[in-house]
Amino acid sequence: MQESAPMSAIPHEPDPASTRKKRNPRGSLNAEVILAEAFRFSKEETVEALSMPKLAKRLGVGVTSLYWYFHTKEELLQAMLSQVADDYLSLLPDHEGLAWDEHFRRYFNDMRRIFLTHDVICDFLIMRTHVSMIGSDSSFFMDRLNKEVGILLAAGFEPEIAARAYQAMSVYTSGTVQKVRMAELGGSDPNRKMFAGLDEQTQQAIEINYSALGATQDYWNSTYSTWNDFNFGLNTILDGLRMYLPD
Amino acid sequence: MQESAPMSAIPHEPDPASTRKKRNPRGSLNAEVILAEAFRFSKEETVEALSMPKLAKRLGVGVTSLYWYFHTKEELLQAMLSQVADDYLSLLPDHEGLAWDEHFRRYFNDMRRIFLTHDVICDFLIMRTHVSMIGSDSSFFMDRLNKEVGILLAAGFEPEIAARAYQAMSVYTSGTVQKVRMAELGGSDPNRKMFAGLDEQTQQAIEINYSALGATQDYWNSTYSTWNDFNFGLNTILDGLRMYLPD
DNA sequence: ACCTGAACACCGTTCAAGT
DNA sequence: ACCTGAACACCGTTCAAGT
Repeated sequence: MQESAPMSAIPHEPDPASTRKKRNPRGSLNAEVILAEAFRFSKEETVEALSMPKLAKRLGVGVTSLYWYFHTKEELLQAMLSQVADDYLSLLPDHEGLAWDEHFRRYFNDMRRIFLTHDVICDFLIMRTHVSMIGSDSSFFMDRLNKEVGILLAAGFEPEIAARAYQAMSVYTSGTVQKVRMAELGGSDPNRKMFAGLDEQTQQAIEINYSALGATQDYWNSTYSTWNDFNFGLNTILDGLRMYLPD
Repeated sequence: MQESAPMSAIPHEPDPASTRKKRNPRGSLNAEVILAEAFRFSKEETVEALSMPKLAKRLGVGVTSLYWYFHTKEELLQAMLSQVADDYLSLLPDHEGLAWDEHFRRYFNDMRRIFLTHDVICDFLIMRTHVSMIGSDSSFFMDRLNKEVGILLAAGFEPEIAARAYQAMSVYTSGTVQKVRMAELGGSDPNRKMFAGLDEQTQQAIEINYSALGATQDYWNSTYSTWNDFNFGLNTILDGLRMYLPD
């Protein structure tokens, strides 16, 4: 029971009391350490699986110690969110000197790729409850948004069209990401063809009863959003937007 | 303690034993009753807030009784899902004799309206983990999808374009719904203007530092998806799609 | 065949301490 | 000022019964 005598433990028969009870020193814990471990956990497992007890165990501290630095779990998640927002923006490449349409084709492909390759970023920025990035302390987001909208204005779009155009492409992009991520989280393959792997009888039934689906069956994917699907839709929006440009 | 003598309770001093302990008769519970109560709860509160103990309490049964009919909570949610899918399809109006573009303008507006006015439907079909409606026992979904794609084919689109067009509009629509629903669930107003209600100083700072955002500030909404935003994007997609049509 | 409570391993959070 | 365990009210689920 004496925590002051670590040597007293008999080597071949470890004293559970001496290994369990060590009280952590004063400055051993802080918000950064907790955040870092929370991210490590989220990457290994999932944001959804993150819990205060699990986090405390990994840090080797009592659960309640976490509550000194974050009054609730929600507060911790908020702190993670603002770091994730910065991470996202720093990952987003900047393309200079491209035509506006080619620029946004790349921009939203970059956006989608970041979300699909960084689960934690995706889960915070796409899947978790409402995020208004505006008003985040770092003005990175405002800077970037301003720059992107500026490109649309410079291309000759009216202000209303420019704002709506950005929002439409953005919502479309995150919509496709959400479908893919949901499939992953639900344990199914996001690229699964809808009409593949059916037995011959169902296959024939589809072609007979559903002529339109039969004719288009090669192009249906369970998430509605492969990379090809995504770029078809994005190009269609870009095509539609061009019509707002004075010629 | 005698549950066979309800009259024995003294009126002005109810016997707790007689009110608590009554064991429910054999056929009192069944899957339909449980499902119905689960829906009633979800409408009153939220799908997220649904729990087995709460559900059991409302039904006046032991928690474990529920597990006779649904082996896990997930099984119950699956049962709810397939009913919700049918509800959704029966709510979706059918427009006859419209031009293809006007048809889909209405179709996706209907879809969006149903999701935004029926939280439970929205939460199962948009917000919950991956849903592959294909293969649902009722072939309502296949029927409807076949019909809609048929309209695109009849309009003259190539099969590949028809399938991708439907998917793009569908993903876009559910993307806008997701943004709105997330704002609601997060407790914020989905229609909040992004740059409204800021103090004059921040307001001026935006106009000075962010010229593009300043010029477009009336058109930014925190969810990127008011009805106007939605229809701008949908119309843009429809405009873009028209270009695939032979003239 | 159907319904039951006790019990288990989790969760977020509070509280009254210890140092 | 920081760290702690005990305790509480929840959760989904299992199990060994009762009828």
